[in-house]
Amino acid sequence: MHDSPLIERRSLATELVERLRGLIQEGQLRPGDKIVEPELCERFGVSRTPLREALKVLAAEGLIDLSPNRGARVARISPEAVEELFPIMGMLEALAGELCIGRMSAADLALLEALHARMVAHWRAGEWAPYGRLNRQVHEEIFRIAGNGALAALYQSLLIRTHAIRFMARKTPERWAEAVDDHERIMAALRARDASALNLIMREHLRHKADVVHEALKQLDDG
Amino acid sequence: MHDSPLIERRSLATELVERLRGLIQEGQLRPGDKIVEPELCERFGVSRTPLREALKVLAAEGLIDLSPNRGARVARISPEAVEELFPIMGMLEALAGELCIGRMSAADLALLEALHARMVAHWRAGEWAPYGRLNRQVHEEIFRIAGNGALAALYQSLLIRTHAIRFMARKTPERWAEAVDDHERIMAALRARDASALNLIMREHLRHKADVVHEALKQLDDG
DNA sequence: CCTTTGCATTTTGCATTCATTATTCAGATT
DNA sequence: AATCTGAATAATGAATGCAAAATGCAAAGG
Repeated sequence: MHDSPLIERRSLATELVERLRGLIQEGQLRPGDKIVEPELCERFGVSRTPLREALKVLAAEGLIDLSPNRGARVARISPEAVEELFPIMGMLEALAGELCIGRMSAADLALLEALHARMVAHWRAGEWAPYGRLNRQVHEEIFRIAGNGALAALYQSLLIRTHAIRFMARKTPERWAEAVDDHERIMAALRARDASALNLIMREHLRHKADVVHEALKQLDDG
Repeated sequence: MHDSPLIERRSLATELVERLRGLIQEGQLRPGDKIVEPELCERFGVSRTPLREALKVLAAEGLIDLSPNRGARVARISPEAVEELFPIMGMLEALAGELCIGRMSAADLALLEALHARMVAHWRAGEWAPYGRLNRQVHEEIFRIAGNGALAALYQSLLIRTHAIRFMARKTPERWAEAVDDHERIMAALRARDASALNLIMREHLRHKADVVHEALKQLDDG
């Protein structure tokens, strides 16, 4: 028998969840924005039923806030939420790193090294966008190697919740250098397959990320 | 002004999410059971619209599986899922323990000691149900003291996903003693405010819990 | 006897409709 | 002028209706 790929069947609600997540992620819908159902219905050409199902799912994920009879808003992230979420993300990355060390092949490590080198090159060149892309790829690769799908999914969902903040403010050069240094140390721990060192660095790295977000939030309040 | 409590206003969908979660948790709806919309609608006296919204939310939480045009089933937990979820829960408990050590007052510790002592007493008496209740309370109390709401919510959601398994099989006496011993060591680390020791014990404790679930799953396959 | 095919029934996906609750804004009141 | 009132408007919550898909089952064929 020819192994044909399964025909993918998706509900409108599922499709809408992904589209809306995308809009929030790329900043088309910004934290605090009101979500008006008829508006989005027209935009996507669907009725309110599947849209409302999608909104309920996004609310469960924490991406939007629903208040009864008053509609939905894209969730704002508070400094308190940052303080809660980043340590969690730190633990998840630490676990991913640990699993990664236990499972990675020489080829995996080589790939990470390559991604890292390219990322550093973009940093030296001051190219923000490709740096960010490579940065994300490194983290994704670590989760892939870790081989724990639930872990990756959980991390991803927390990442999106905090990501909404990030496109708003740019890192300072010092913070950027700090992040690169964190990554150097992450790579060193991976090379040495030193799980406990990696654990510490990952959590410190996320602590730094939280600091950056705090600075960004403060900047928004002031400016 | 008299500070009247806010009038709680909830949508039917929200109510249904909680009711259904309850049904799954207490085993009224068991893993693998088919969920027929009209049936539940009649049971709860609501129309399909809010019920479907609730099902979408539960699916997002991983409590049920939805396949397009084929309806919903209560999610089964596979050995692979256990292998993925328990290390994550271990990390979350480890973080909670760490935060707990940093924040707990003498009164907090005393409360934990009291709960622990009662739990051990029930173990000695072989009283399973109250032991389980106290066990849960100890863990909840640690999360409460930790003071990270997002962490507690995340842990709770993973706990429910794995809880469906537990009412099915009973711990062996050896496993039960092992769990009690873990708790003794957890209390010792809390007393000493030794974060790194607590970290290790928490993760080991969850490793043991995963083993118990694996044994339960195997038992189901065999018997 | 087992498998396959076609039809009746059930169930799901989505649109539409109706009722209830917010929001807006013109006009009245202090 | 600022605030309050309330009707008009718009948005949300939930039920109903309808078309498409899946399921179950009986009869036909191997």
